[in-house]
Amino acid sequence: MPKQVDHRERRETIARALWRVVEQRGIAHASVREVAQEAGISHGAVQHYFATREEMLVFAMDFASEQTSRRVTEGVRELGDPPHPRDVLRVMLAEMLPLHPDARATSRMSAAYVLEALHDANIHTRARDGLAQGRDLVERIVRQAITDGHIGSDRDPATETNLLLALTGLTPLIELNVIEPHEALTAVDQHLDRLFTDKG
Amino acid sequence: MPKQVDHRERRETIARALWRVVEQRGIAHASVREVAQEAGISHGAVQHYFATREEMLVFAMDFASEQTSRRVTEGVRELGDPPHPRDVLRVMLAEMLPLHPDARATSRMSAAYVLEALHDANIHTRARDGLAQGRDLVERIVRQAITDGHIGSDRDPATETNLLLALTGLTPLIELNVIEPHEALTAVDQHLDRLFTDKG
DNA sequence: GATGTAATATGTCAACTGTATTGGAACAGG
DNA sequence: CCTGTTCCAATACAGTTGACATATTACATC
Repeated sequence: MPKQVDHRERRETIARALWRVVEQRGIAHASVREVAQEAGISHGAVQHYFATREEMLVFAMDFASEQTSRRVTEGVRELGDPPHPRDVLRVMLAEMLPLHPDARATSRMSAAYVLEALHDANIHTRARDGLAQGRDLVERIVRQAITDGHIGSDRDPATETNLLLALTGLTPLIELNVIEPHEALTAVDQHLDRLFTDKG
Repeated sequence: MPKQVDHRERRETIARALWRVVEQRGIAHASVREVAQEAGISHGAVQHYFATREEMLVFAMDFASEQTSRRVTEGVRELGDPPHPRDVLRVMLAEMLPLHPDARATSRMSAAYVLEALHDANIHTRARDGLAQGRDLVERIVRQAITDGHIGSDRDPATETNLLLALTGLTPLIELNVIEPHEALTAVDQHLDRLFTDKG
């Protein structure tokens, strides 16, 4: 066996460089060459880890989703056991909104992902599956919270789930400096306060 | 005077061609040449009406905002006089969500607009001003509705405004076919029902 | 109908793109 | 040492891009 390199780690390094390019210059500038330069390697090296540009983009986007999930998991672990569903949802939304650097990077990748999905069948399927999976998770939490009496039984789980996910619509307001991050959190908390019957 | 053409109209024709390209192939394919082809003219003709590609994009994006405003105005005119603020807000949200072809086209342009704004100071200012202006309009409606007793006086106008605009976060769910359009409208109506104290 | 200008088409150019190819350096097992 | 494989740099290539320059066409005014 010749020189061995952690493939996964190398790909993640390149993906993070891609994130930075997307964040600072936009996805239009996320060319193989520019990502390579940002990562401090030759574009030939990038090609060694990603056969095509699309493969690189898909990996970077999936990686962004994974990292968001990871941050949510970590945030939830810091909650009580068992965590209150209101706090779990708050952590999820706080990590999906661009409220800190890591979340902003992944949020922008997600936005670019969705935009790409609208005219690329392959990415559409991936983005759809990922979003639907996240939606299912939220709906399960909502249903369980209704069962446990945290949320009124008169609430429709599907509609409440959609309204919760709609809160990511605060993103443009934050990114364009129309509202402050704390105003976004106030809105999220207000919505959650009205959704849950108990304020524990 | 030689052959005279309605400049504004020509620019709008090109802008609509740009919308179609963005909708079908993505903003990355919105080159001067491809837009010209979509519009059925030479790329030189496009340059005659727009000095640069950026000028073309900015015009098409501003035009999308104008058209959305126009659709809202028309929708509001069909309401009673004076229209109930709940119905006004419902029209605004329905036209901002990608629920019919025109709204979808302008919604996608808006999304591309915001993404561009994140790394282009000029576009950032324009997008921010437009969004802030729309936000102010919604907040005025909310404040008036509180004054008129349609919304409880315990509600905070700024937070309620942010929550209303957040409903545009349903867009990715609709565009990626995670939820059906009628589910989005159900969520919007549910939110409005809880915001307004009267159900007129 | 001559003329001038707006409208449009066509051509050119440098820059950049994704991908393919080639060559070689580093290194593990024989 | 030799060999095979991985890693990666350099280069080539065909295609597209935006910007610009040039050419042609259409038409209102004189």
